[in-house]
Amino acid sequence: MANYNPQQIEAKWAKAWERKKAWQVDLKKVSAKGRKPYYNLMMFPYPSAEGLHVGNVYAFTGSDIHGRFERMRGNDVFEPMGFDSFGIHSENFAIKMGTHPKAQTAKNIKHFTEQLKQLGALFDWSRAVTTSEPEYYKWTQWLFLQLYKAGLAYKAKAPVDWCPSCKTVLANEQVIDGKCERCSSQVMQKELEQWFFRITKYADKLLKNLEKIDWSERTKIAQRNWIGRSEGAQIEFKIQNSSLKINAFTTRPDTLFGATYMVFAPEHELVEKLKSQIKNWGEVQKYLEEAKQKSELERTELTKEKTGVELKGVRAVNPATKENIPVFIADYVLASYGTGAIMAVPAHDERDLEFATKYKLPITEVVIPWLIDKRNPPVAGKKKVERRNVHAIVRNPKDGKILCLKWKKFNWLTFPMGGVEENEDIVKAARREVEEETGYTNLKLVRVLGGQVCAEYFAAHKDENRVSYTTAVLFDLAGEDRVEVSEEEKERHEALWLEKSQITPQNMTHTETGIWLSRWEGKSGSYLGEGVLINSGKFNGMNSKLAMGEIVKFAKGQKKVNYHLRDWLISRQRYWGPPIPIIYCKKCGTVPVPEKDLPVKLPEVKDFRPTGTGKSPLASVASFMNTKCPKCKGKAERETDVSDTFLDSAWYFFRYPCTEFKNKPFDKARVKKWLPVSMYIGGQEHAVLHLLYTRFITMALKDMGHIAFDEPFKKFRAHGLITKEGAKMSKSKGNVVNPDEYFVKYGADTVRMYLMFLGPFAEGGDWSDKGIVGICRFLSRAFELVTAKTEAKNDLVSLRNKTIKKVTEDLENLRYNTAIASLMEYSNEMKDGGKKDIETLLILLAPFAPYMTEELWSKLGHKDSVHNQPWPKYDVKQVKAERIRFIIQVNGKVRDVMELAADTSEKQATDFALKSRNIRKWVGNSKVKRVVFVPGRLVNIVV
RNA sequence: GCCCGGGUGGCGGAAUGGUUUACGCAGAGGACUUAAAAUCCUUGACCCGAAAGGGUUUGUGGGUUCGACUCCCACCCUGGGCACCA
Repeated sequence: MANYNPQQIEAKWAKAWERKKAWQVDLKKVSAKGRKPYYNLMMFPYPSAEGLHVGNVYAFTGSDIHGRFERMRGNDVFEPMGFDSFGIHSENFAIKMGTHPKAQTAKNIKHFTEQLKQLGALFDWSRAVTTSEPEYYKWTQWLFLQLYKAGLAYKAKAPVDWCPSCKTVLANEQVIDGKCERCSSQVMQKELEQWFFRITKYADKLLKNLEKIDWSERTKIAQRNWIGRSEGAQIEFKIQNSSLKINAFTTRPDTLFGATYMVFAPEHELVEKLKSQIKNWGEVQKYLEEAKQKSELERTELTKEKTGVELKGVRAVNPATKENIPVFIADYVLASYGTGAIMAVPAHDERDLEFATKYKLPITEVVIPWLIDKRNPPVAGKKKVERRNVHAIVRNPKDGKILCLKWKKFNWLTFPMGGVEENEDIVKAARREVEEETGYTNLKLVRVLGGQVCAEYFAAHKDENRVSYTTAVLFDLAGEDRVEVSEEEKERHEALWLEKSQITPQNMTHTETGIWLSRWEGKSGSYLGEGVLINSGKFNGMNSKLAMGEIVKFAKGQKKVNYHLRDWLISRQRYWGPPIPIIYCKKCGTVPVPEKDLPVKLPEVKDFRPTGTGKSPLASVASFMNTKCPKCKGKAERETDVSDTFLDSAWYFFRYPCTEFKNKPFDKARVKKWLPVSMYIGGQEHAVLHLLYTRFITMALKDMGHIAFDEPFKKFRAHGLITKEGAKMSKSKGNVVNPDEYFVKYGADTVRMYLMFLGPFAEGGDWSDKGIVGICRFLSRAFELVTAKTEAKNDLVSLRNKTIKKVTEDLENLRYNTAIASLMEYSNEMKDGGKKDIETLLILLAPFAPYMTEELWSKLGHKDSVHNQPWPKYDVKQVKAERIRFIIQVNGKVRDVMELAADTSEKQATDFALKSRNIRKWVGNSKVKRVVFVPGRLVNIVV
């Protein structure tokens, strides 16, 4: 018996495939009829010195299986691989090891390539791309120039995030929790002149296009959140005794009547302009100085108490109330968002409340919640839930506390919609009951919130089918006595609530619970939700959502949209990256390097360490820096910063199919045929950085007329993370699994399949050596099945068709774990199977275990490769079994199982069922009320 | 705080509203072997029971349904992302 020897087999076929260039597609050739170009892309790796780890193997295998599947389905699959070799990562490593990044990178790439070749993937090595090669970064620089020409690249002085350890500025996206993404040192704020890409110009398109692309929903959500569109209004506040005005951005214009003060960010330009008017300038200046010195982390520390200084002598006018309100500077307001100034509404914003409490500023409540019974949302046309709930809410004017005392159900028909607010009966009834149950007598009616408000609410939520059903009756305690709530009283009310309302803290909604409990406990808290306006002049009683628009109009404000997204800061004061192709001339100013002079080569220098002065190490290389102005030929200096690594990887997929073009970054016809990418697979960790930048670059290239599409990847799927004992693998933890020893011990096929079998591809899994023997056994058994050469037996028609269907569907949805499971089931029956079954098994298995299936296929005497076989089709009719195990239930409980013909009729099945001893026992003498029959599945006898 | 996931045997994980636990690992029993490894066969949620059989069970509590891991409401736990973004 020939034993399965993966090492030998894999070495043999790897060689043969390379010799035959088995996976190279001719990108120029028009695809044969019926075959479509299929660009199967995976995120290219950063070639680390440690080499490939199982996380890479996982990602690439999952992607490769997809590519192989599409190839067997008759597409021309282009599956390239390359290296993201520029960047801080490589450079930091070289610094630590005392080597040069160039030499180090070359070494790493060599090692990586060797490892990747073992994987058995479809990689077309003739088109590998390395971002640190001049022939690649020449075009990265070209891309910069195009963006510059289009006005999408600009230089500006701005407060930027600076990593003191990496000694460079960072993009907004690379700062995590106030720390550097790379080295975790605390990021500082610095005011520097830097290059930016105007990604914000595309904010709206980046957001809208998400609807039309087929990406994992999680990734889309992450992008949406990052772009952070928020709709609101800009409202102008006049400054008393001044021609100056303050513009404030708010998402809650409905709370304008509650704006009791204003706050500037310390960097706000008006602070300086108002200097003459500010009476306590010394104090203000001191605060400004302090704010400047704080790091980003210190400023955004949530536990930190809010600080600020009033601008004495400066008063703003609330356009709604016409009241004069104080103005502060405080660092809890960010200069970089909105207008850098806010109207503070302490009653409805937690941060404002915290500040107002500390500085004893007035708090005016302008929105109060309504309570909604979500348990039985009434739907028009359904009688049984048509009813109306009345809350009696008692407000204590002394401390503003609200007690929700009553929950009474009325028949909906008694109170026709719309008339409720004026319906005295409700008020009287509520008052009587509240008085009875609380003993409070001096109740003053504040308001009845009824049908109208709720109808508006539902209209605003496009839920017109619902009728209004909640009414709140608000009382003030007019008298002075009995205002304090004792512990016993609280308990009594709580019991009352539970008893009468049938509402428990468990089934209340979040909002209800939060408000109710915080009121009881006397905690101050701001109500952030929607509700009904109070203390808002003529807008009292209006739905807060509807009031937004009305109040903006009233205050002559403007609707405005703001984004969280910032422009992409791409300058890096480092060595290992593409120099930014810009020349500064005293006469001509900023001059882009002419395209014919590209690449601006990165000079080979000995000392490439970051300087920390805010200048790149290149600034000390005179031969690099000093140059001629392309325009006037006079003396000029080069830009010495390099660009962000993310720019390298933002366009690499354009280069892959065009590597042979030396005079252009990509060829129009080639791109037209092969792009956008058919399927992109990569890690979820790039959901916002890389994937947002690639989309931006693609949109920009389209608008500049270079390409005809605006989204780079038709489909994107994120794979999960491979952990070790539940922890993320990292060098610092020392738990990185190197796949090499497993390749040697079990072979690549086994490693591939084991990883895919761990769990759903999108969710990753935990690497342990335990389960790998299961896959090893499976492959050995399959191997022996073929080599044992027993004569053909049965034909597993039904199972074969079922398996083909299952595997095909699972592959389409990247559900590799269940595909493998069904292949195992199929192979477990294979001792009864004939030649056709064995061949089908090999073909279905080929994308997972390319080496072994190829070997066995050739052992079966086939000349052609198993990977060139067409993907098998299944016959729907054959998928169904003839006899089926019917489940027999009595009152929904399984009491028997019977094997019957698949097409057994309801009557037949019921008769069979009732004859069963088991069933008779359960049915007994009871009358059969009803029989539920699901064809081909079950009979449920209800008695 | 906000936004996404997830919670099913000893473990990884399967389950169009229809037998919970497919497939695999570990375990138990057996065969082969002087023996072990490897391999093959059998078994496999929990409780009661000798067995037949019965009861319980998909984080918790409710609801809808003939029937719920699956749908609805609320809660708890947990992994991840974002966060003084007005």
